[in-house]
Amino acid sequence: MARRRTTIRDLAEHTGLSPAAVSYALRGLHVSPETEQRVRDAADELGYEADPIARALAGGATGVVGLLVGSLSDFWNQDLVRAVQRHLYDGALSSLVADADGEPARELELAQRLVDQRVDGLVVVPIGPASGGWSAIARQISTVTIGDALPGVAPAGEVVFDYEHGVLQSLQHLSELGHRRVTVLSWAVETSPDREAERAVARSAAALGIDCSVVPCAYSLNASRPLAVELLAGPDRPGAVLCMSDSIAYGVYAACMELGLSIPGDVAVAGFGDHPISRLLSPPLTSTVWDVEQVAERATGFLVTAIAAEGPQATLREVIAPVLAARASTLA
Amino acid sequence: MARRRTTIRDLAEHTGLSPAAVSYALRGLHVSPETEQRVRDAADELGYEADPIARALAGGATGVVGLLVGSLSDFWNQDLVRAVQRHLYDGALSSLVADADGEPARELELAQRLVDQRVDGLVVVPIGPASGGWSAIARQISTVTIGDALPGVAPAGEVVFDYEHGVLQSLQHLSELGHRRVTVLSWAVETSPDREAERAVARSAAALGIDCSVVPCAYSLNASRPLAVELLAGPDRPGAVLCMSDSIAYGVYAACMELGLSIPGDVAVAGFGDHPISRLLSPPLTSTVWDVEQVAERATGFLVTAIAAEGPQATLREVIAPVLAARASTLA
DNA sequence: GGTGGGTGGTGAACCGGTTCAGTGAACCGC
DNA sequence: GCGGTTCACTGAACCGGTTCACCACCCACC
Repeated sequence: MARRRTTIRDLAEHTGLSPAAVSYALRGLHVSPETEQRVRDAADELGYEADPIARALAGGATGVVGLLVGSLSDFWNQDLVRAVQRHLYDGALSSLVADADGEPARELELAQRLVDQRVDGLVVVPIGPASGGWSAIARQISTVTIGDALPGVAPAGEVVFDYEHGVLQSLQHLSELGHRRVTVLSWAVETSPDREAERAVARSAAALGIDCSVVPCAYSLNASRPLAVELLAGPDRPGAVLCMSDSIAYGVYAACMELGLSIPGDVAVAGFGDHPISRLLSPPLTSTVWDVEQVAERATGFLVTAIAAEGPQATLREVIAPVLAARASTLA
Repeated sequence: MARRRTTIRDLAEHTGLSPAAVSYALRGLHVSPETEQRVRDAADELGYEADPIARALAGGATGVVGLLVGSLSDFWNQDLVRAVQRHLYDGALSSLVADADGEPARELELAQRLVDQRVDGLVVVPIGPASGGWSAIARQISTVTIGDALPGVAPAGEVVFDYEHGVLQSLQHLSELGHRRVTVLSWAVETSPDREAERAVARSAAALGIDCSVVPCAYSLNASRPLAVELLAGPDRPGAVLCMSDSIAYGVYAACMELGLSIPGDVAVAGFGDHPISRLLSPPLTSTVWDVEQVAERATGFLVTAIAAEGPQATLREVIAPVLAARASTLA
């Protein structure tokens, strides 16, 4: 089984150079072209592969970034993981994935654990700006947030969803269709009363003069389904449900199937994120497009430049504009 | 920014012990209870956290396992990643995720890269048994495969899908409904002619006396959709399409929407995996249940025991029995 | 012919843990 | 009172790289 790795000292012996020279040669530093070639040849011959662990211990960087997702049960997030993954691969980085599984408390714990594992950077898709610990994390390590901006934290980069306009657009759409009572399903509001999305809901509802109540819900089909059953089977069913993620909307679809309600006849449904599945449902789901590829590309771009930069820099920022895709789940 | 970590030598100085004693104490080895307590107190006081990098370099184990997925665009695989993730977390392991993105060549390259990164073990959801390099990998490191068994490879564990019965069941179901011409969408057959699933198709078709052709297709909605359009718009449309993954079936749904074909009226569709989305579509998709949680639990269980075991052991093996969930996408 | 400035390379320390051989003291039985 | 264990702990080497201080050498220049 796996005999001892060939080390840099083996190469040194083989080439008659010092370990230091070999180390430099392998990275093309400070050495003559002939020496470099000699070392490379020896490396091929002996099947040498640098040990990233040792390199990390000595040098500092691990080449690994942490990818922390608030809820990996959410389809949009799953897709994002795939996309970020691919971009990191192109940047020769690996990713340590962690799933907070909808629990804000676990989120910070996992972040700390990733930091302890010496990742070079962190991509966070937070549940919400609940906990204060983030600023400490962001100070220790290059961090890029996606979705919600974490107030009071100055991360290396943020890819922010423009909830202000996104929610307004959706509610306006529903309002124009005659809906006066809308229920919004969003993260557990009690843990993050300041969440941008929910403030946006309140403002938009006021502006449009509609009656909007926010019900907390985890971002997954399994979580939203029973909640939606309860909500829609109750005495005063809302005319429309706006879900802060498509995954939540899927649970609402399941609930409607179970209750025998028709969409949009009995209840109109809209989501956020526009997952590929959404246009496949019947009726196709009205949603707001947050393009996964674009988000992933920006986020990894920010992270890579932040890691390359020496000291702390100004926060790199991109606001993702909302584009409403109106489909039959709201249209009559 | 991040001042120097407190090291084991800081603790040694603080407690008046040797670094070695501190190292033992932190792991509860060879030391008196009082000493152990003294060290723990000092660790709390100074905020000591062991550096996993250094520990890995010296000791061997990294506490990280590689999770290599043939196609992270596949919904079932995405869900599996989430589930495996969670079980690994419970086992205090972290996971480095890698996505071969449907390319068999990349798969082995990524596996090797994970091995080079010194993961303690590997969970592989392979594209197919195409390449021969796997036995070398499995010899180097504890490996658990999911789905397809890799012929000629003796991994530490395998969680195998019983394609023989699964495919037979599905085809029998279609046959009983009167279908005589079935197209099967499966992995690129040319790269893996020996794949168990495809051999099963041939045998089952022969046994049932139906006409079955296998068309290669990557496991994703985006890949299957154009393929299905081509297939279904052609002159001799098959009466039924059996997809080796639900993701593929979703692409077929999209194609049917595009072409204005009705399911199952114009074409019957069945999938594999039974992703939660499948019962939400209309018509709900007939599929064969491979329970993600069960698979994840077994696979991680196998891996953990394999890592804990000293030498190579006999292959741990679990066969996942197929359960057909017949729904309206095939039923009239 | 001495001074000066690059090159190309070396030796040793270092990163932060683990581990192994060894040491001194306490304890045991006889 | 003495050989033999056991126990708690130490010192030093080690894992496999990187990096820093230093040196030898060659060439140029005045």
